[in-house]
Order: sequence, then C-alpha cells, then structure tokens
Amino acid sequence: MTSPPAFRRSEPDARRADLIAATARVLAREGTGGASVRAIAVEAGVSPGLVGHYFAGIDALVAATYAHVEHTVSEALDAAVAAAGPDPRARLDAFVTASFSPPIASGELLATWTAFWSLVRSRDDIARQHDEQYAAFRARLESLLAECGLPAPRLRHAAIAITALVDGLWLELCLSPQAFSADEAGTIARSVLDALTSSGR
Amino acid sequence: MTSPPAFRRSEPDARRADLIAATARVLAREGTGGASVRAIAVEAGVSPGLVGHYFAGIDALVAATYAHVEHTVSEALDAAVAAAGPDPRARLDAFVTASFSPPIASGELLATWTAFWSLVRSRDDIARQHDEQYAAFRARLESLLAECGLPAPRLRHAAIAITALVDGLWLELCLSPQAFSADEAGTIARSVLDALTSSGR
DNA sequence: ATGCTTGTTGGACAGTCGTACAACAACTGC
DNA sequence: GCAGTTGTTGTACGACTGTCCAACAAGCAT
Repeated sequence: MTSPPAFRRSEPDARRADLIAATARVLAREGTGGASVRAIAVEAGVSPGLVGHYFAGIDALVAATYAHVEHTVSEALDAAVAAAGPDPRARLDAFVTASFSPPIASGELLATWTAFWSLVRSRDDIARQHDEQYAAFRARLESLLAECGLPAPRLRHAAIAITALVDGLWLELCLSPQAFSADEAGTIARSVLDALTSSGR
Repeated sequence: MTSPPAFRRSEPDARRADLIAATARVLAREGTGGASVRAIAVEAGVSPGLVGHYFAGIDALVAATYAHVEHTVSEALDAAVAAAGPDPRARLDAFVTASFSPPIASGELLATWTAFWSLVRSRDDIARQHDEQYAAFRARLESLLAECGLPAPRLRHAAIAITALVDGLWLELCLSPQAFSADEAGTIARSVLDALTSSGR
C-alpha cells in the first residue's frame, strides 16, 4: 500500500523561479505590506522554511523578484521594438508606447517597484542592483535615440529625459489611472520625443 | 516636596504636528520598514498609546505625514517661484529647478513617498488623497505654463508631461544620486521646457 | 483648594514577523 | 533493494507588530 508522494522535489532553478513568481503574485494582490515569508510560501504551495533555503532573506527574495519583473518588462519592450520594423523613429515610438500598455503599465507591478524602492536606501547591494538595471535601461534608450540620428553629445541627456518622462507617466498611470489614459500618456511621450529629436541644442 | 511634572500636555494641533514631524524623521532615518508606532512614539518622546489617540492607525499617520511633507514641498516651490520675479519663464524655470534642490530633492523624503505609494492601491481614502494632491500640483504647473503663453488646448498635456518629467528626475535623483547631478536634472528639465514652450503642436 | 475634564501613560493582548533547525522523505546512483 | 544526498517539512523561537484600555495626573474652572 503506497501513499502518493507528500511533495515533489524540484530543480533548484525551477523552485527558485516558482518562489519569485509567487512573490510577484502576492505583491500584486496584497501589496507591499502583505508580502511575508508565510504568505509567499502558501502562494507557492510550499513550506515556509523553504524560502530560507533558496534566498538569504525576504529582502533578497524581493530583490530577485524585482530583477525578474524588470527582465520581463525588458523583454516586452524588446518585443515591441522588434515588431515595429526597421524605421528608427517607429522603433522609438513602439518603445515608449509599450511602456503604457499591459503587461507593463499595470497597477499590479507597482507594488513590486515600491517594495524594491523601499530597500534601495538601506541596503547597499540593492542600491547597486538598482543602479545597474537603471543604467541598462538608459543605455538601451540611448541606442534607440542614436538610431534616430540624435548627435552623440546629446544622447546622454535625452536618454535621461525620456527615461524620467516614461517613468513619471508610468508611475502616475499606475497610481491614479483616471487622471489620464494610457493613450494620452503615449501621445504626450511621443510629442516630447518629437520636440527632442527635431529641435536643435 | 513637589516632583517635576512627569509629562506636559499639549494642544491637540501641536501634538499632532509633533507626531507627524517625528514620523517624517523616522521614515527618513529608518526607512519604510522601521516606521512603527513604537519607534515614532520614542522619536516624539511620547508614550506609544498616544499615537492611537490622535490618529486612527499607523496608515492614517503615514498619510498625514505625506500630506504635511507635500505641503512643505509646495511652500518651497511657491517661495522659489515668488523669488524668481515677474518674468513668466523665469518663474517656470525656478519651479523645476527648486524640485532638484534641497530640501525637496533629498533621499530622506523618498521613504515618505514610497511608504505613501504603498498604501495607495489598498486604501481608497489614501488613493483619493493622492489624486487630489497630484491634481493640485498639475494645476499649479498649468497656471505657470499659461503665464508663459502656452495656448489653452495644450496646457493639460504639457502639465502632465512636465509633472512626469520632474517626478521621474526627482525619483532617480533620490534613488541613485551618482547617476546624474541635480544641475544636470535642471538643465534637462529646462531644455524640455524650451522644446515644449517654443515648438508648435 | 477642590473637582472635573481629558491628554497621557504604560502595559496587556493576540497576532505576525523573519529566521533557524532537527526530522523526514523523495530522488539518484549504486 | 539499499544507502546517501539533499530538497522539503513543520515547528519552535524571540522579537516585533498594531490596537486597546484602565489607571493616572496635568491643567482649567469653580
């Protein structure tokens, strides 16, 4: 008489990914305050103790979740750019437009971001992670702007400006969706893009 | 033999202000996670139970602190605009420049903002507070833009754009101060301002 | 001086938190 | 089939959380 297995073993990477996905779901559903080790373990269908086996602590798990979500966002942006075809300006437009569409612009992602931001000031390693991911984001934007013929000396400031603009619009879109629509956000961003890519100095 | 008073009574408004100031200090020093009722009470030199006497809960205290900090920021911006003199464009420049200078652009304020943002999605009353304060911010910017001669139909989108840009720059300036300087942020914001106020459509 | 109002105290309360760890069992290689 | 490895469990632990409330005392009115 053999009873069914009480649990399944997973490959370390798969289990780690499960825990990260569960954390993202809990953050989306319960918000920053509800993302406890126990809640995440329940969400992942796993014992609470397992979290400590894969991550140094809850902060590390949140940081890993942020990295994963950031990666997902990156891929969505890359896909949008690739789908836009070869025209440089169309690619740039696709990049900013995608930032205001699902799955990127969703209130559910916001909790992951705020949870991560809360850790930046108190933990050096997480501050470094933020710096790297943000620099990568700006670098990708710089190359898109360069394709559009923006002169090299202006690339840095233009990329910082567009990044800030997109972030600010995205944030407000998540915080109060009724203030303006995703379409408006896209229109606004593209008009600033027009102004930056056409005007001199 | 009379012993000195064990505590002083305060006017309700003064005590409330004390608690809010203490909350702001704790948020700045310890971050979002360290802002507990007890930590705030110790910071204010007061018994933990008193917090419940003045605020419905810790969330209400955080919301009140955000409102207060926002008010301080508002006054700093108004002062900068007033000091800029009568020229409309100089006033607009002063507005954005002040956003990247102390006391507004300081990493210490960030924790107050993230703590508040964390509550927006889960609490309707706090979401409403955010909407109102954000709308007020945009309205002030709209009037500054109108003074600069921006045609009325473009006011709304321009104000949203500048608000988002300033917010994005401010946020990144607080999160990783070494990515770019406050001066650069000002330069960037003013150049976008140039582009928006000069170019057509 | 006495009483009254009420701001204030300090601790009790029931939870929840993150972490650590011994025991267990699923899988791998034999 | 058996042993060894290790992913996994469940719980215990101490510290902390927010909220509540009876007792106290500061200051005002009388």
